Amino acid sequence: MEQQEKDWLIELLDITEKELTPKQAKIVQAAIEVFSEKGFAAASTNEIAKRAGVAEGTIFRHYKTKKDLLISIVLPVIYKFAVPFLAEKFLNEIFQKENLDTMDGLLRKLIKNRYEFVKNNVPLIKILLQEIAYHSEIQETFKQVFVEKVMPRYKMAVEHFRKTENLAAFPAETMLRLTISTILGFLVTRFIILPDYTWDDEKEIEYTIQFIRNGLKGND
Amino acid sequence: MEQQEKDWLIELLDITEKELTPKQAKIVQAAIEVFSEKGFAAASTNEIAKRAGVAEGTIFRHYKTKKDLLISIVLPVIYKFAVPFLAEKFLNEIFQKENLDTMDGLLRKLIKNRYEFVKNNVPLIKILLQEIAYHSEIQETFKQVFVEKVMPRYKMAVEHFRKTENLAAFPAETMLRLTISTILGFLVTRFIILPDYTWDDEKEIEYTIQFIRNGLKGND
DNA sequence: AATAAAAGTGAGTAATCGCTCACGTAATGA
DNA sequence: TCATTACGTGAGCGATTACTCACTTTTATT
Repeated sequence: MEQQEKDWLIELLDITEKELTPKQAKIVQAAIEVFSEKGFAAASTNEIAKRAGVAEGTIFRHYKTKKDLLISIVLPVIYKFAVPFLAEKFLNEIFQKENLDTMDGLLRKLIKNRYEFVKNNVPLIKILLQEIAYHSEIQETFKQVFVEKVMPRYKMAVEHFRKTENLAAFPAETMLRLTISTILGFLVTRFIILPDYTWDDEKEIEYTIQFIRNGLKGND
Repeated sequence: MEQQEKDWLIELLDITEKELTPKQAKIVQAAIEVFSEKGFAAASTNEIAKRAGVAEGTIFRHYKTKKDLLISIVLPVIYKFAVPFLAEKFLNEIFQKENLDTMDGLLRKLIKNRYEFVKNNVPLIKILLQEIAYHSEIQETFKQVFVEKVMPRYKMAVEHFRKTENLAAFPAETMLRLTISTILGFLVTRFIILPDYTWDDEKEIEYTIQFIRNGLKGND
């Protein structure tokens, strides 16, 4: 079971960087840049080709349409962002290791983990956030990953902590919504809306953790 | 002072609906629809004209460029969304009326107020959220309104409640970020990401208020 | 009623778009 | 070595784009 899960994950993530021609890799990099800067609809295959240093026809040798190129870039981001919830190892650590045996520990690990991921993938996250509004393929993959993978795991964790800690009587769905809203709100503000503001990341992360922890705490 | 402020606000909001030709009003309505559905870049002036029932040239009689049309639609939304913070009356009520003299009351009024606004202006909010990423005019107006108008008022409220209630030792800026993240996270999830989910709005609002209130509460 | 200004029209234009295709070149495999 | 396949190219195509302009119609002004 553990091995099966790992294989599935590794295979999934490998698909992304698998067997890309040097020129194709340049195309993907250029496309990420241009899509992120101008948005999918305003990005021209002409500019992508120029930035990648290839002929425009080369793009369509590897991708049937411009939209195909977008999808091949965006879908893996959804899986990668959800990885902490997908990995068996992650939940094992939560339930086993002492320092992770609190809601606080889970939150801290989660937020620091995703902070690093977003920090290293700002353009990709930006593309995902923007284009999910207009492309049903992205919406469906997103819903599928969250409904089938993230929600059940998060529910498990919540049920576990309900016994050992004093949690508010919110439904697990609401707790997930509030948790993700707060984390995503921080990351989007930090890296997309106000990246030039002088941030004390360590402190802001601590504030954010404390906010979520107290917010989800029960009244007694 | 009070009268002066009111005039400024009224004037500001009047600009929006001021002296629009019937056909121009149809153009604006059609543009909101198309921009919201397809995004600014993918929206064609041709389709806007057809939906408005006017000739394409009529659009450019009133708006120099397609982008001008976008700006004329989006900028007022920023002001209208920030209205509760702009209105003198709002803060007066907070500090004077008995039932609003708590952080809880402020939050409840704020969230219910903005809930109704977003509910009645989903397409406009969608356009704002999407296009702010690509248009510096929108970004600058947004920053200006929040830095000059919203932040100072919110700070005042926070300083007031710091004395009467047990608030966490977060900077006011962080509190504003966390508050808006949570409210906006709820509204975006509710009306844009999962509008078809069966929502119990009353309960979700109460959960959200409780989450923010407890999250901003100090530890003692 | 005469005049001017504003509103509305739609055919037309230059530019750009995503994408194709015929043709080279490099890699692979028997 | 030769044949096959995959990779790469760029001129070129039909469609669409935002926007213009000469013109008509409506509204406002005196």
